[in-house]
Amino acid sequence: MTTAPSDRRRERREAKLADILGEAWALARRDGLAALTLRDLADAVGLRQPSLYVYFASKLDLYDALFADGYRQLLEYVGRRRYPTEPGAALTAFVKDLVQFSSDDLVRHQLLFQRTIPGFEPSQASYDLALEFYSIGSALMEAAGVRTQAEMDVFTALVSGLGHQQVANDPGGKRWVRLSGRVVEMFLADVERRHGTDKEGVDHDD
Amino acid sequence: MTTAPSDRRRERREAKLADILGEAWALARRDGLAALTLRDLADAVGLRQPSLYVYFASKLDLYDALFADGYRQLLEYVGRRRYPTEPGAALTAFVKDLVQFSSDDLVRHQLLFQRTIPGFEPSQASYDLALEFYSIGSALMEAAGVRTQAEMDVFTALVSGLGHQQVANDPGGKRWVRLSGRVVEMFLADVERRHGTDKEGVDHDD
DNA sequence: GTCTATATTCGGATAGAC
DNA sequence: GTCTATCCGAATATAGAC
Repeated sequence: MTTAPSDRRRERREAKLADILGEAWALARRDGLAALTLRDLADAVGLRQPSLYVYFASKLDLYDALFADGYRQLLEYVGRRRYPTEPGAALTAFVKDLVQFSSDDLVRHQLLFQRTIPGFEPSQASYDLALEFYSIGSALMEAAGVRTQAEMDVFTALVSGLGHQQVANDPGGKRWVRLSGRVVEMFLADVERRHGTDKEGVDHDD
Repeated sequence: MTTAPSDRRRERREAKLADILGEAWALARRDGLAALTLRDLADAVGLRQPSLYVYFASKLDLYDALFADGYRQLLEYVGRRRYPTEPGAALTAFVKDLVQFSSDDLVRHQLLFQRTIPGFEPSQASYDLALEFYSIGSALMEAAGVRTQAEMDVFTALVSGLGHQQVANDPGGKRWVRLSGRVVEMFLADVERRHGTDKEGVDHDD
């Protein structure tokens, strides 16, 4: 197998693939994530519907590619950012970015953070991208003094809550984006207070 | 129109309707909310598929009935509870109930709190039930000293975040239910602190 | 109110030529 | 890699008898 023509082919193929994914996002935004159809998608990219099977083995496989694409966007989004060295400020900026990222695209938020498509489960390769992202968040949390699992659970709840409210009640806006700093402040003050009084993890059931 | 037989008919009809909704929830839990079909539903309640149109004008109408049913369940769930007179304790118990309610039924959580079904929009009558519920939450917040819109927005983010993480990462469990008290504590301490220093609502963009 | 029968449309997927 | 042709099944919805 020669490499030169194979490279060129691969290039074209990947360009086409990116095109398809871009149109798929656009259609999902227009009609809803679950209402996306391969026929509409083929029309949008100038192909016949069966030709899409050259790129995806099934419709769920397309969702998987979108899932991976979304996390790549997210990784690029935060990877490009230079966060402050002060850990608290870095965490605040990070949260603000995440909430903004959700606000920017409702269906992307749905696919990445909610379980909305029946039967869809990300592949291992796609899920690895999600894990890569969460490890960034963990590092920032640790740097800011977050130690226990309970603290991390509280933090993830805060972030997902801000993102959810933003997307659900002010899509495209900044109403909850703007509250991010305040919420992180509140969270870190609480962590600080609990470490100080050395009373942690004593949450009781009822 | 005589009333006696009409009442009996209505009784039977409403019993059947409740039966249908119950089976619809069960199927949604099994296959996913969006994967619910009228055929399966008819089978489950011992009817032929077209007969469902006696009870619902369309499939979206069925979703609307489920939406209303879900909020009625929620109203009954919190309405039966006697919350403590101490406002902070009441708010904590309320949040715990909400997160538990989400944990108890993933698809109900999806239908009530997420926009997952393409084309579905609750009717005014159904949405009124949602508003009725939110007014209960508002009253509890006010009693606990929550004053500004920003504070209310933070609170709703906290609650929805706890519910979302619970449903997404520990459905049926209590991992985030247990953190509810801690989070409400953290929130009220923050409100208190801000009222004390009289520095509120100065969140800045960037 | 429930049924049978059926219309209609749609959508994912496959076969096989070019 | 793209096409034509087609299959197959599924799903909502309607018509009209009982």
